[in-house]
Amino acid sequence: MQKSVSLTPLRVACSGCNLRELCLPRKLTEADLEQLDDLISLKHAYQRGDYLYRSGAKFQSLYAIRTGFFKTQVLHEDGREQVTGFQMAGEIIGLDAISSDAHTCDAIALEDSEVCEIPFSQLEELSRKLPSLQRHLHRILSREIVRDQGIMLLLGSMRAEERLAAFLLNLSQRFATRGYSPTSFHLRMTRQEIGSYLGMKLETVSRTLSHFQGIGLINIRNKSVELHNLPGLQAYVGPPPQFL
Amino acid sequence: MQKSVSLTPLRVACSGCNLRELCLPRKLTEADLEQLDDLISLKHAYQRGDYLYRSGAKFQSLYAIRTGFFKTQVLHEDGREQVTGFQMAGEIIGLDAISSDAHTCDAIALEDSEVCEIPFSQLEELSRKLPSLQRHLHRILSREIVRDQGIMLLLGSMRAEERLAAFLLNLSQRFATRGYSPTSFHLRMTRQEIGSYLGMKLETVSRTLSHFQGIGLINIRNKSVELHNLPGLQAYVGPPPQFL
DNA sequence: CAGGGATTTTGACCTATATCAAACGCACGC
DNA sequence: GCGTGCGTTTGATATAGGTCAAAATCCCTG
Repeated sequence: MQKSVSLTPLRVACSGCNLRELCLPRKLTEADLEQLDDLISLKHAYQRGDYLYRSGAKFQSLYAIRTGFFKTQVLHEDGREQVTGFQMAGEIIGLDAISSDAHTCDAIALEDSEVCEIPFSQLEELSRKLPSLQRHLHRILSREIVRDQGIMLLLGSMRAEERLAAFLLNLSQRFATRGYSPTSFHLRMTRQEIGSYLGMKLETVSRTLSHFQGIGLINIRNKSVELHNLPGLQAYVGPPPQFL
Repeated sequence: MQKSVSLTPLRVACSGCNLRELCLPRKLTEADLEQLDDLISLKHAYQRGDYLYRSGAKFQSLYAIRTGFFKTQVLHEDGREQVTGFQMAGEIIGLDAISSDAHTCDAIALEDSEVCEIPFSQLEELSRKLPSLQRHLHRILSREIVRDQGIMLLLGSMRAEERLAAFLLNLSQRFATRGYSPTSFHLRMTRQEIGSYLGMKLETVSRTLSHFQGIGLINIRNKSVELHNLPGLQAYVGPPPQFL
């Protein structure tokens, strides 16, 4: 049972939260973890549709999602909105707000959810004392940049089918990481929200999903999806037609 | 000459570089600035077309652009590429690499350029000692996330004309910040690269620029642009047709 | 200063996706 | 259990932008 030696501190650090993101894999002593634990002691519950924060609100804390599902969206003055991400358990939300001390997007619960509040100035203070925590925070910030670049690639150079295949595979992989089935899950978001995220209209999302179902790649009924052919979906994300 | 009191340390901190990004506005003592100065002592020159780093290369340092112009691009396996940004003097490049200790994109000089190398582990170490530097680093990372979200909005929900208008206005504003003309400048990148960045084909970029010229918004001859009507361009970025 | 490759412009045509519209179905509240 | 309304599917049509092609222009090298 050597493994549990490294698992135990994870639980300690997050007061029972399952927060892979903030739980450092090593190099933290029990005392360190206790400090981190104190920091993340505030917990909040949100119902479907609740705002975790709104664009323009003063920035105080990051939030680690304990359970549930959120979307983040930026609003253009004219009413257009762009969903910038779907966040699930273990992910950190609010990173965009550090730059200007104010939130730059809305975060809305897509299902009943719980989050741990992480007061940012305290996190900064602690991360000055714990190099390993500091490094982790930097990685989280940088990972978000890499994720965004991936979405830029998706939006800038992929076709609707490719985007949707990439989206389904991304969800699949994230569910798998959390111990859920990678091939059978519920979509928490509407076609409209998927479309906003992927830069397409809800009708196109619906049509494309139907198409995937038609060729046996997936089975979709309302919000529940089954991925029948992961390699088949992968093929869409890969080379475009002219390279096949 | 009170002003020069705050200006002087800036110069010290960057050994003559004009690096707004890393130069902290306050709260650093002379001694602090000297340490920062030591850190950023390595300088390198690149010619047009040179790679600052390549995707996959081990991450060691961030780079502060002293003079010149770079592009960053991510490559899809199949050969598709997406330009993820155009960086100019005073901007920090390489932030994406922190997450995995390896660069995730290529950075290529679009003109002869100079950069200051900032060894990251030393920057982390120093930022543990200087809260003000730590905060600044976090802001830089977060600002990149905000920028990327803006591009997601652009790619996901704007039309070609709107994207290009937004792009020109963004360049305009960044040149202005650096003391150059906001209405007359040289594009360092090709139509192809602009297109990649904005999710459109080079022909569409060219056509749209011609269109802007046709209606008197801009004058463009090859790489030199003059913006004749900033509010006119702004109007494109704003509300879409149905809201006008 | 001339030649040649790269970049840009412009035109004609085509296609992926948007738009508009209608029917359907699931979920929630009464 | 039964409307009622939001979300979804599907169809018909329109269009922004892509594709292909050719000419024009620029810029670098010899």
